[in-house]
Amino acid sequence: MQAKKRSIPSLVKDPKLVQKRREQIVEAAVGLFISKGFHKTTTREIAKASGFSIGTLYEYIQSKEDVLYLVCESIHTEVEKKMEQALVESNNGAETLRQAISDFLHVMDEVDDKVLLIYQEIKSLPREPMRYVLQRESRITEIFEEMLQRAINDGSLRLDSHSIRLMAHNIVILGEMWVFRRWALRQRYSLAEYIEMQTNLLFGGLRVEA
Amino acid sequence: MQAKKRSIPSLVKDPKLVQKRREQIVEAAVGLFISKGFHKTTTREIAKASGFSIGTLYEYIQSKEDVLYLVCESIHTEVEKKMEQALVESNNGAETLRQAISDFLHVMDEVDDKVLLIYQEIKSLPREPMRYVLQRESRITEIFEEMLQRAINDGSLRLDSHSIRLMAHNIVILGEMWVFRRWALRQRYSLAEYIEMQTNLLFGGLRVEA
Amino acid sequence: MQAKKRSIPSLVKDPKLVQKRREQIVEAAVGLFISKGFHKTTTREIAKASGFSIGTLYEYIQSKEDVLYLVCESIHTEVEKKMEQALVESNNGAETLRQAISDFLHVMDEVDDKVLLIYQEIKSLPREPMRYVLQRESRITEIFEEMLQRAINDGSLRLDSHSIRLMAHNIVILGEMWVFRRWALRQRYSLAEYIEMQTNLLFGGLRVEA
Amino acid sequence: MQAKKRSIPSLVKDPKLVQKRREQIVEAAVGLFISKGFHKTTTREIAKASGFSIGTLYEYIQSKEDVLYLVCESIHTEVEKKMEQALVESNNGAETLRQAISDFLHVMDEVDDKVLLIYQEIKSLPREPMRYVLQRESRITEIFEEMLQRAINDGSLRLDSHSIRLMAHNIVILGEMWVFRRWALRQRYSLAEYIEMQTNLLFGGLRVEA
DNA sequence: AATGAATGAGCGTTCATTCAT
DNA sequence: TATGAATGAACGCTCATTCAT
Repeated sequence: MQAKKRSIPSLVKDPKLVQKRREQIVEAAVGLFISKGFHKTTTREIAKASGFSIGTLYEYIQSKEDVLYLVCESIHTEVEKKMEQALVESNNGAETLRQAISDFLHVMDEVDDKVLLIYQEIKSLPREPMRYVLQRESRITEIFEEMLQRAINDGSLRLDSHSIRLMAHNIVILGEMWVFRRWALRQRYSLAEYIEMQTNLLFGGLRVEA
Repeated sequence: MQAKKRSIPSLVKDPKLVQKRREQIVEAAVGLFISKGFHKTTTREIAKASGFSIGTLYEYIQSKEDVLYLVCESIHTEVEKKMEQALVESNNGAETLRQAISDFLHVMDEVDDKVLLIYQEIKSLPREPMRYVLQRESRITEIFEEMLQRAINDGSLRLDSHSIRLMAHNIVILGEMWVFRRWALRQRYSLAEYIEMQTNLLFGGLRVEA
Repeated sequence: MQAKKRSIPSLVKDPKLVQKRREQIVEAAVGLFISKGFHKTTTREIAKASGFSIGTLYEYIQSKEDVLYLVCESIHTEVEKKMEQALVESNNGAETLRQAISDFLHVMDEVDDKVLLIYQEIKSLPREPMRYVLQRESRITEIFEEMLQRAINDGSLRLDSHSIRLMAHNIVILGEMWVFRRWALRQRYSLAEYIEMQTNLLFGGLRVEA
Repeated sequence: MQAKKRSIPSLVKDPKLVQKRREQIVEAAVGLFISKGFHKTTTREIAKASGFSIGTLYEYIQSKEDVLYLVCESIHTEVEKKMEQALVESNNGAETLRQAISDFLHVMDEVDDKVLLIYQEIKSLPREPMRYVLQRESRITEIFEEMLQRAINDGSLRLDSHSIRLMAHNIVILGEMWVFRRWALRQRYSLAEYIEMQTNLLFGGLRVEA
């Protein structure tokens, strides 16, 4: 049951223009949503910050929720693009994974407000768009699943196959934790420290005495 | 800089009655907030679901945000109470911790919607109440810090002291992950499985080949 | 067409108690009405300032407007009592009048806030109570009419009879002017100066060159 | 410390339209405020009587009090315009003054309800707007001060300079008296009579027997 | 394609009044 | 006689959305 990318209808025909205007909308809305939240941001504010009138805004969207959807999508695209740029193949799967985790956490650190935004406002999305956004979220997990699998395959990592999915989630959660608990974590650890410690824990684990 | 528990003023003088009515309000509001979100729930709906009129609702609160605060507080109290009931001393610190993690995850599983609610709506709280709620959240992490410390002290666990705090966060995150990613995790793992696997990872870690 | 003193029904039988409680109500309400206005004062505030509960308040009045009526009546009674105490017979009618004007202005100076209150809130009274209050207001004018008449009769003042009523109004207006325009007048004149100048004008008039 | 004319912000940009709509608002609100008072008039009533919806009303004002301010300003403008039209230069200062008083009283007679409205509701205005309205009120007094001064200068009137301000107030009060005490005065005197008698008193004064 | 004035349902909140105790 | 909890109609105001220009 695949939730499909919803293409939001626009009254304007020229697709180039539609894309340009929607970029303006997203650019304006992200900042507003982050600082005031979705519900406390008005469509007038979005229009104004986008640089055009309320009427024009509604030429490119059908409802305020569409803006939230566009924003979420844009954030995911941004994260994915940043991840793509960061990911490089290393000696072996385990090394590649270790590097990818580090990259991922750096990306999350850069877009922390935006990730928070998605988590806090996603429920304001209508059913289907919400499912699509969650699905996209899953893609990131899958990337790590694939990496884990490759590392297992090339023998650089040992992990039973039933735990792969869980471990992938754990990795992603590392990023979300850095975002969600920043008020507590950043007082104590730098990003570099956090990455090192979490990676060590992940690869080493606690040692229980025999 | 300790954020203090805010006692919300009431027009009604009898403290017993105030408590009873506020319990009704919280009981009604939790369900509404979970299913529709704070912003889409109206005060009239809260009043009606509480079993009294809008006028009466405002005898016991000063603003809609007070209801959210009451709800958050009630959830924390519930979690803490459940945790207290669950926690028992075992043979050694490591065992106690292992059991506590299991208990904690069971509690989170029971109150998952409520935990989600707090995370999604906390930003709608005014500054001070928000700080208080976050602080209360921290208490849970501290509990696990103390447990880790005891397990280290009695020799049943080995962990460098700089990582204690982080490890405590990781444990709490385990619970939040189960709540936040339930749409993905519950398709694949039962709670029991999840607990077992995560605990093993925590205590064993991944094994990287030499 | 005489508007009659409206006796406000009370649920309480003991007339002594009714009077006592109503005095408390008036005492409390006058200050509130002066500082916040009738509409912005709540019945709860009146009850609290009166020293009893909202329920008790409604044992002694039937509506919020009754409180305004009681307040207006009390103010009139106070003004009349003060006037009675001040008025003394002098050598002749003109002297008595001159003294009475001075007394009247002193009284108005003392109760200025209350006079202002009546003028600003009287329209909030229901039809009949309003008429009664206005009628009572007229009594003051009549007092000066009578004085003017006596001064004319004893030959100490010359004024055509058709102007008596008007002149009485003019005198009363002197007091109201001191109250209404205090923001402008008191910057420039002391009460004593004001009295002297106005009395001179009244008794002397402008001299137009022949 | 000059209280400045407050220009009320509007969401609508076209100034011509803003002016037109605000005229509609004032036209509608004056009548409502006069008959029911400011507090008992609802914003919906104002909108309806203005011929548009509540939403549209709030495109042109920011709060209900803005309407009151607009109304007060409009009334002052109306009075000033009528005064300007009426005022003509006569033979000498005293004659001009006499005519101006008559004109002023005619104007006050025409707008009596509106003057009453200002006096009864001015206290509902926020601090600064209130100061501005009172200041505008003062302008009328100043006009008469100037006239008195001119009449003194050209020798057509004799009055010590310290009394000029007071006399100007007395003249203005004549108008207010006609408005405030109409319930008593109009039963007895026509406007023409009132003007003649008051002017005579002003210019002649009472004669006290030697 | 762009504008922005107009709409009105709906919101959070207040408060005069009632009535069971 | 005194209380104060309960009521709900009514308020001022907002804002997503529409549509004539």
